[in-house]
Amino acid sequence: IILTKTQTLAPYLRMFPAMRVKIAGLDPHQQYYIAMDIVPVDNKRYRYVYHSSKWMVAGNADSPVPPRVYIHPDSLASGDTWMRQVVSFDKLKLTNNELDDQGHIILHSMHKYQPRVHVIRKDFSSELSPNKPVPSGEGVKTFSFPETVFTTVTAYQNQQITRLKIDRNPFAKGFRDSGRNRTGLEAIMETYAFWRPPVRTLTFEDFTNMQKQQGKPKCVLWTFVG
Amino acid sequence: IILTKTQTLAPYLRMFPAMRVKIAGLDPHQQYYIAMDIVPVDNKRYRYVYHSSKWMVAGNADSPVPPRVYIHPDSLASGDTWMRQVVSFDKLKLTNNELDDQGHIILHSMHKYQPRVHVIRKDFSSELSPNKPVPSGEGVKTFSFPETVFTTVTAYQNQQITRLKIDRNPFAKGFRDSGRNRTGLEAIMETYAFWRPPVRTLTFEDFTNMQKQQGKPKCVLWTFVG
DNA sequence: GAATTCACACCTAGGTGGCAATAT
DNA sequence: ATATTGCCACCTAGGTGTGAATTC
Repeated sequence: IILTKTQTLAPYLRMFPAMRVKIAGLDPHQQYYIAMDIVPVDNKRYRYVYHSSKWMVAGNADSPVPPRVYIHPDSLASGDTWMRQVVSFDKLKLTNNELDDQGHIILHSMHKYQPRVHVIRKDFSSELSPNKPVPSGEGVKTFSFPETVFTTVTAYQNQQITRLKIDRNPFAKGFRDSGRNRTGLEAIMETYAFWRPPVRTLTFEDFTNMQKQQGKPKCVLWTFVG
Repeated sequence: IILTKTQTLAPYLRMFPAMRVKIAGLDPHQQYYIAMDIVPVDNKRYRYVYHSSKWMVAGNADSPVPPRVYIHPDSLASGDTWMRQVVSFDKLKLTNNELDDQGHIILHSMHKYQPRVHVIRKDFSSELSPNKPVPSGEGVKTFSFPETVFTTVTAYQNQQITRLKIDRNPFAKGFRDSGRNRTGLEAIMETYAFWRPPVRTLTFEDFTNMQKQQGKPKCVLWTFVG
């Protein structure tokens, strides 16, 4: 076969908007991995009902997929290095291909998921691998934020999401319509928490209080195309 | 000022053809860094004499520049990992900007240089940094190959080099002239050792014999534009 | 009928030598 | 006179949504 240069060779997509976190409370001289995985929120499959603009349960979840972990590319780094920067997960890739062998995170379409951030001390992490679940226990802290729950799709169900991505993702610049931007964006601002991309602080010492620091949780719809 | 999108923001260049080496004799379970630096061959400045097609001495070398080390991006990795692959230095960047703060390797134009490959055991490398000379002594092995000596320029002095780069570097495809390629390439094949890119084996146990394994050394002219 | 796939135009981001302009 | 710089067209490589075709 002859492949044209613009052909998509693998059905995957980056996460957008990307999750970004700020870390606090690490030992500056200790080495850490930071990783993300994405876990099901419930055991249901959903469909989008247009006339009510809502996601409705449409049966039970599909069978589980191979566990995958995105190890942040700055790993391994010292606590000091991690705490100096905003840690961004913008290169994490999602796919709905259950046979994927590129290490991308595999998800079912039309399901609800939640990303989790793991901070893993090096001396407890002998078995860390993109294809194994993150170990738990001493030296591993896991964080998740309710406002980052999202629903997977293969085609956008909501015109506001399409506009958000076109207006905010640099790679979609070709679809921008300058006449529409101002008013469209203001509507999205009121609806979604990520108008300024979420930068969250993970505090080891005060994790149990963290929910209160976040402001009001909002439902964020992220999308992916298979 | 307004920057156009195609403006070059930093005066640097990749090394091409890239140096590629194959490593042998490491402890598979030990961790190693692999790094490259580039050292002056002599204390001279050169100019190219067209009518004789030779480099002639044109005075003493310019003042020394800040030492820089390119740490191979796959570092830190196990001996096993390093030995499984051809280690390529194609992303190493050169500049003639003595004030460079991007960690690129700084060289003077119109001087002769030689790249060196360093294999550094992790437990001996506490001070490894892109801005410090590579440590020497126990746990550090340094290799260099006489056929990889090159002369730096800001404009090509030799049409064969221009043809080589146009015909072999994928990013220069726009300058290829299909009518010229065949005969031009054959002339270069006879002149330069890197017609097949150099893949060299570094053997810890048998380093002193290595020169003999290499075939006849040839002078390779690499170039850079500031 | 709804969900998914695919080729495509259009972007971002950055690596080429050419060549005219500038610097030494 | 020679060496260097800056802008450019033209590439590689890969991330977007579109809309028609396909699948289920």
